[in-house]
Amino acid sequence: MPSSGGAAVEERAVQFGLTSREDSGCSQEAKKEEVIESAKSEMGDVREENQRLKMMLERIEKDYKSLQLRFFDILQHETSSKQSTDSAPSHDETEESNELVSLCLGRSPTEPKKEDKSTNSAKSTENEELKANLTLGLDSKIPISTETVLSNPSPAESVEEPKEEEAGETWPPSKVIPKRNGDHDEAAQQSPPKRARVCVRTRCDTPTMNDGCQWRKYGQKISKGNPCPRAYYRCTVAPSCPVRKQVQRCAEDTTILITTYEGTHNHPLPVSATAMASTTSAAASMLLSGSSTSQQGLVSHINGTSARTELNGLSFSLHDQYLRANKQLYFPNSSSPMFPTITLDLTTSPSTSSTPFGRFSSSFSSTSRFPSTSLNFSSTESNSLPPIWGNGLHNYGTRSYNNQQLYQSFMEKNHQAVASQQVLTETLTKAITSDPSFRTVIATAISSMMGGGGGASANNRNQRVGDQNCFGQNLNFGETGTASAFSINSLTQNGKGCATSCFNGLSSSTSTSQKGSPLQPALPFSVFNSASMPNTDNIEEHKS
DNA sequence: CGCCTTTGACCGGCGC
DNA sequence: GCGCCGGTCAAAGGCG
Repeated sequence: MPSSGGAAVEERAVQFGLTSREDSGCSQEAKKEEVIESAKSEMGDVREENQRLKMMLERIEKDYKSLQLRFFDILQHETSSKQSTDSAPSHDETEESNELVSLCLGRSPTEPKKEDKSTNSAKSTENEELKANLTLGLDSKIPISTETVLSNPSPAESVEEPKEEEAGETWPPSKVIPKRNGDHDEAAQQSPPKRARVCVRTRCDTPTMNDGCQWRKYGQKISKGNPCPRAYYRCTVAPSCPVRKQVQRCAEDTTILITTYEGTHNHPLPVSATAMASTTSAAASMLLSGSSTSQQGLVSHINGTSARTELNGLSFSLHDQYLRANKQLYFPNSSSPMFPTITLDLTTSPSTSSTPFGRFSSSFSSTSRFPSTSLNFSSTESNSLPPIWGNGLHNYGTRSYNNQQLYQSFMEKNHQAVASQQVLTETLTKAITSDPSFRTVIATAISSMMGGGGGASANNRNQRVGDQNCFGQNLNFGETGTASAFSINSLTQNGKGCATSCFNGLSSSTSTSQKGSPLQPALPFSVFNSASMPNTDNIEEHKS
């Protein structure tokens, strides 16, 4: 691509020179030659830049591959070792039901200052690879450690059936039973039942969030503590799909839509749905996998008082106070029949983001029979970040360059294409080729990322022990001194629903041959400028 | 006609 | 045992 572009420029320059020669005198010829010279030198510069970028991409790619290999090695290792540990999943906690953990996306947590001692270093490398199939798998019955990893290259979604997946089997799951019987079976198989829910908060004016799936409403209820009715939907993409979602407006801010997903899709998802599915899946995986495991793009680093998780390339920090409160983290009490819930806060307004938990408290407090986890994707006021990507697209910022490039590389690898994403691609291409500062930023970001390997940063209150970089699902951007947090910047309205474009927006690729692989970056990122304080206060509120 | 939404009834879990 | 509550069912009706 770079060479062809350069050639085109050269051609034009030559052409220009020739025509001018015909029309003008000798005095002008000199000028034109100058122009040609300058154009040529410019082209040379551009070529150099292109070469540099190419090399960087190659390096990244290499890195990616090596991590991938490493990941699978670890996977294999864990698979063999897991069987021995499976027997003791229920050891834990006795009082977790009230636990709340705030996972702040890429943001330095307020409290966690203690060092990771470690158990996680090994784990940190587990999931370097998420590329494979992600599903909306919230239905994991995984006891503690699960590697739902996607070794399955097929476009179909994998199901969170760790054992099956370990066996190399993906899906359809052996037991996808939409009805309660299915649940009971699952419960019977493994006591206690452990079924994660992923709650997504978005700003959306439309009745439901357009997440790419087809849903059929099967009920509506007024729930206690919220005057807004809660609607119940089931996935109709496949008749037997057990996935349910609940949609309810936030009582305190009706512009906020709270969508709770539950279950695992047992069918391939439309491309437009994979982003959300992968995100929620990974979130659920994190929730279910426990402190010591990772799956589907998720890497958790946990120590005594802090934890950090990379989810789909996003960093989540578990607030120190919660961990301190219960050393058991947020994972559901094994003796609890309740469903663990993880919350993805995709709202953007300061008012919302600053109190994500507060907003939830009313709706959850009355029903919080199971532990909740919150992933805060929102930007805070203090994070007054420039609207980096407007709609998640066209603006640039230091970190977003980084993300974009990495994602592009990732996406190229996976040959995914969404038409809307091409706009971003073009924009990026232009920016790369035309804006020197942009190039510099990219180069710097990439090199720092590669060089640092995501090493723990000093400003990170919540240090991570082991990091890995992985494109796509598990991108981990090492934080630097000017660490930025990533957040969902905005959700675009899209037809009858919102959010789809948000989730897909980032999935750009320089390649145009993407063909609906289920692997899509789960979330668009925008950038925080500053290291803002996480909302520990809010956590406390919610905790009650 | 098929699919969807609406809505009251029903069921099971939980707390008192 | 009773009532509350969340979740689901299923009949009825609407819509294209």
